Amino acid sequence: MTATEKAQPRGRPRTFDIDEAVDRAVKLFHRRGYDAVGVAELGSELGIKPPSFYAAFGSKAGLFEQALERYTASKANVFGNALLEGGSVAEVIERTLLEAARIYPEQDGAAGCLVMDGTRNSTDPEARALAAALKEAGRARIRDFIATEFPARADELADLVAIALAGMSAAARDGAKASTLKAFAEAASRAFRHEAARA
Amino acid sequence: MTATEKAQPRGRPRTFDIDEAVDRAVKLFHRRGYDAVGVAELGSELGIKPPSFYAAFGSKAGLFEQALERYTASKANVFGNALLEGGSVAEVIERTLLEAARIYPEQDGAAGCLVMDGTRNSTDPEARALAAALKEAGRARIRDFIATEFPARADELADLVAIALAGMSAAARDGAKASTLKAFAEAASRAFRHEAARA
DNA sequence: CTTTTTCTGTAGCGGTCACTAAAAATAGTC
DNA sequence: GACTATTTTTAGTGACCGCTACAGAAAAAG
Repeated sequence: MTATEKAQPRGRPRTFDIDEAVDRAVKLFHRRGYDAVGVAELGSELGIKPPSFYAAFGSKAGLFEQALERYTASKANVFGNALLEGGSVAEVIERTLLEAARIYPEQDGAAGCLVMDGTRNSTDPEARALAAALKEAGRARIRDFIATEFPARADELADLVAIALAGMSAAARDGAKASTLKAFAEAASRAFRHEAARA
Repeated sequence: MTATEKAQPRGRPRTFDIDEAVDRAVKLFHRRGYDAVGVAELGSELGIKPPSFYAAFGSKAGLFEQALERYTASKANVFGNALLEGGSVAEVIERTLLEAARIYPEQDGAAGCLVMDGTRNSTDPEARALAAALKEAGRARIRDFIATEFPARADELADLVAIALAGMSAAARDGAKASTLKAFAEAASRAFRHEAARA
């Protein structure tokens, strides 16, 4: 299963590591947004020339899709990680919001959530659709989880969390400090408990 | 003062109306974002050719600047309008959030706030700077107003409102319905009152 | 009238964009 | 060694970007 050496295929071997290239692409897209980072820059930063780029990823959007997958499978998936630690719905949501407050502030030049804000206003419909699909999938997961305790108000409570996260991501991109996001996350968490207890 | 006919100047008269052109530009930028709408499209939509465009506005960013001014002076300035009706801080903030929930959903193809989301991830630093300046100015106005009742916690409470508005704008751009935003605005308003009463 | 001023249309500038055709290079296989 | 398969390099492509030079057109001023 860990046979990374898989009996080298026929032709000339690839001189770069696809996984590492995707990792670097995640950073670039996160730092600067989908539109701002061009294929030329990706190539030079990843150390590959355009034809190799297109042979490996198909298109710029194709690389972006892989980058999004890598990103959502990482520690940046705040809800997924919060869910792993278990607990009540309110506890998991609180951890989700606090984790976002911890991760979203600028690190290495990248701020906010790549999925939520990496393609906002992008001129590329394909890139926007990819991000939108992941955004909706994340919201659906949160809603289904909330429904385990609050089935009647799952949608409304999920929207509360999703919109709060979107606001935090936008604020982080605009330079909000970790302390600012933490204070908001705590207030949002209190609001969630309060709203969940209503009706 | 209403002398719209101001003793026609010397040269060939302009064949288009600058005010109307700015209005159309507001709609275009709001609908599609700064980067996605090019000078060629602006020209054809506004009925003017490139040289007239540059004589009138200086640059694409110049037109965007005027469009932002027009936008912030309109009913889209949710806090400014809420402030006009007076009342306590909590009342004005509630009206601000509810007004945002009313106007952010898609209308005529445009959703969210032009200032908050019209240039997110734009490749043009000038356009981003213009929007960022207005964003910060708006947050400062809200903070100063909140300080009239809650001087010690004005920053924290202003961040609560600003991040909530940013989230609502992002959600609206992603297709959130008016009812969704209204429910969030009401919850955020309750959270504001609750947080303001703390400590 | 001629002159001056300002705007308009035609045409196109240099630059960047995502992307690709063609051939050389490097491996396994026969 | 000859052949096949794959990736590499070189050198671009056409399309679009924001923007402008230039000359003609339309007004007031002399």
